[in-house]
Amino acid sequence: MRGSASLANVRLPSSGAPLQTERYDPSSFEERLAQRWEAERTSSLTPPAADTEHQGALDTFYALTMFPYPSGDLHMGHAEIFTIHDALVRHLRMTGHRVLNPMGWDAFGLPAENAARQRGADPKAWTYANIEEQRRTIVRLGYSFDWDTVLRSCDPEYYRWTQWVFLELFDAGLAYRREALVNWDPVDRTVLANEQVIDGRGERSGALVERIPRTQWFFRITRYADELLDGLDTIDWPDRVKNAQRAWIGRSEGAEVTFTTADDGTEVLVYTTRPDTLYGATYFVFAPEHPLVVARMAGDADYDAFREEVSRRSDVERLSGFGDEEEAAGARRAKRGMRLSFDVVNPVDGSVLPAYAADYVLMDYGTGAIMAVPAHDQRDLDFARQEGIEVRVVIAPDDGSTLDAATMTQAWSGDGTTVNSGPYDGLAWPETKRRITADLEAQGKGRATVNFRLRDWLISRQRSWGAPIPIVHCPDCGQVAVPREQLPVRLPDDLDFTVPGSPLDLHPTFKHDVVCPACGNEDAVRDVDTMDTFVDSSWYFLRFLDPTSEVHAWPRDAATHWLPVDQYTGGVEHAILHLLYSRFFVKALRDLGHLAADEPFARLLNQGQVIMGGKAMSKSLGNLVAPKAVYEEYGADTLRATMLFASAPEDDIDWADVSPTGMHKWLSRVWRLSVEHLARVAESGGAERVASGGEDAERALDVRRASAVAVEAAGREYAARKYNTAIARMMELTNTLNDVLRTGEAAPVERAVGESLRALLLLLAPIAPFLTEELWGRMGEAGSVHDQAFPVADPALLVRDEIEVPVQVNGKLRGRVVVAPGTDRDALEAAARIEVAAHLTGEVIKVVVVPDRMVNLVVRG
RNA sequence: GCGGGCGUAUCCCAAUCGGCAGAGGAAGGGGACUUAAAAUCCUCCCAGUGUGGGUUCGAGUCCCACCGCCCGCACCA
Repeated sequence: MRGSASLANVRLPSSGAPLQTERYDPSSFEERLAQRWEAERTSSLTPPAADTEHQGALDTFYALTMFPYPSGDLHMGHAEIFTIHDALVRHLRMTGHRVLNPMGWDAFGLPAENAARQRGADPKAWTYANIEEQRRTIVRLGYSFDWDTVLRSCDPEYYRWTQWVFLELFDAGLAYRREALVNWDPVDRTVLANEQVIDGRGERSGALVERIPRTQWFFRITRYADELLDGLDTIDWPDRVKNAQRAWIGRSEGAEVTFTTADDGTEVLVYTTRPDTLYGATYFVFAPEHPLVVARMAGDADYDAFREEVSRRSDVERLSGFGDEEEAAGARRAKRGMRLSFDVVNPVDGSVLPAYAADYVLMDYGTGAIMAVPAHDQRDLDFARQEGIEVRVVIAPDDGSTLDAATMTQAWSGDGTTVNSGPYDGLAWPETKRRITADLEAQGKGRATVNFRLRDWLISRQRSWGAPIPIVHCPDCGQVAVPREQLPVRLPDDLDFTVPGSPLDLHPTFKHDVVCPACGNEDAVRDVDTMDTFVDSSWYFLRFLDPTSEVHAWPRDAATHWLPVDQYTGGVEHAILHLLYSRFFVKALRDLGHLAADEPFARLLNQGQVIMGGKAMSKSLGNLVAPKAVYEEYGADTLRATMLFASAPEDDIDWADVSPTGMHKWLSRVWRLSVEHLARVAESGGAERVASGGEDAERALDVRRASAVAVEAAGREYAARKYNTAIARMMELTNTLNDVLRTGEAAPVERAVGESLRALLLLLAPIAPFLTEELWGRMGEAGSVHDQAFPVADPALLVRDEIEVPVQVNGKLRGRVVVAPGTDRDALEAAARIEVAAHLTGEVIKVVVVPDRMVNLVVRG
């Protein structure tokens, strides 16, 4: 409630001359404080490795933001993440936590090379200049990172250990090299991971991706598929991220079934999730690049042309042609296939199935060959109709409908009863599935298996601004690890970016200036690929534990204590790749004995995006608002508070809807209330003398109560990480103080006002660190406001003398009674009956009393 | 098609376990102060919670079905 009834609408003239007070001018102190904090390293925590004293303590907290890519100055998205994160960190510090709050840069990557190619910039100089620009902005905005533990993934001191991690995985058989059809980006001239291909185009370049064979390094993430899936149940992440990972891992249960060729009985394995529909198979499909097909169709010109045509397309393109537009038009792109020169025999009934090769079957999922059951699989039905192949119904739908094999256009994949399937007729399909699988297994013709959509992680990149893969290829010894003590394999400083292709490959000495570490063979060459930058970011949270160490990548003991990260804050765009890879690394490194945690990030917060007018901000749309423009006009505190007040952390912020001016107005009010208070105190010779004139007990109590309520409520909002409503609570307190001072003499409440303002500054400190620090000093308080304990409300001030309880009759509000808190049910009911007697026209058949909350009387008639 | 989320005042948004729909902000109208403007201050205006059912003494909140919008994923056998 704003003010008390006795004060409302009363305007008293203020005493004496108008106060001459200084206006809120952030530019007069923010930069000064930022520089001081940076110089004094006020937010630094001793690097954990050296800090054995606190390991094992319960009050430690590892707070982490996704480290930024240094593409230029900070943008609004960064400001959003860092502001949320910094409010969390500062609040935790004030509530007695020892917070590890490191900062680093994900500093390898393509834009540096593009800058080199386009503008002749040195990638290293370009990167470090951007990092310095971002670092200065971060300092300017008051984000309290620990500058003693900073790292950059492009530093040799860092990528030395990225290479070490690679070798650990290599030695464990988790890194391997094989030829694969890869996604080749013809513009960036590099290989892309499947995840980096969006709708058949390169994630960065937008170019149509081609498929070419190439020998590449992979990480065996599929070995952890099951654990990556199960582990999702143990972590506090947003459901949408967990679901995205579940879908990406794509676990399915089915069976491998052995078919045979009709001519010579060569065995062909098939993977199916629906072995219960085996009797409905009417044809058979191989991936065009299936080895059996390649062998049998050699020299067939049609086949060669077909295979060539299909192989140029990415998986995604082969499987798509089903985008929104096609779907809306009902015009899915046709599947491509060709009849092969042989047939295949179905093991359950000996029927002979025509064999096809088709683009909709992929070589690297399952076994690269399928049995086609058009009646119960839409893809097969589409192809069957296209090719005029027979359709055979083997499941009778549970919904009572009847499928007509001759005319159906929608495959039935729902529940149903098995029909036309010999001994299995009449069973519900899950039962059929179990029995057929068991029977096949008994006959040696099949077995139950589990399959994953997840593929191994392709990490080779034909780039030069990345961590070199620390392997030497020797004509005699094969792949040989560079000895650990020779790490890092350094990037040359003199790369030539004026020619297309890989500068590392083309470098005059990098590739050949090496001998085999095992046998000394001088014909050995270095691997000239670099690692996917997701490798760099899959373990950086470990390096923060001892970022300058030359003896280990991280200290095992510290990792045991600090992992998992307590809260990880970043954008939802990393829902799959970065977060899945990091989880894989932690599990693999755990199994190798380097740490104890099962998961890297216990809790994940995906902050919302900053958008503009409903659309993502972008340079091309011309609606970019830079943080710089905001803090130069209003100050860093206003930028921070605006971000936090605009929405809950996980909701998007539409910059068109928010108002830095409104927030600036409120901060100005906090400033004015504070400096006016100080001016009055100074004028009258100090707080003690102000109070000695006698305190207006009633008004002072109003102030103290309002303050206690704000402290209690804001504290709860902070704990729930809802900074928008925490700010609302502080605004209420500001309004109350304003009302009290406006409506009466200041002197009799000055002491209470001073107490409240100090509490307000403490509440506000995590959000507006500059303003609060400046005023804290002016209040004559010693030390930094950020070193103070977060305020706790005096419970006595939260107790109300009397409360108003609504009284309902038949659920409708009919009156209110004023009672003491804790009034018992009977007394409350009695008071309520009197209050609403006029409405109790019939017999009261039910009484609902919720003490201190409400009374509901249910009347018949 | 599948998954996740969101629909509350002119706008952005609050509302513990289901318990008085309005905390906070913005915009707008009126006013005070001022030579004027800015700033500041005061004041007013504004919804019954997307639609239809259900559960309940009581529903913004829970359940069902729809509508609309946003974000992922999507021919993985």
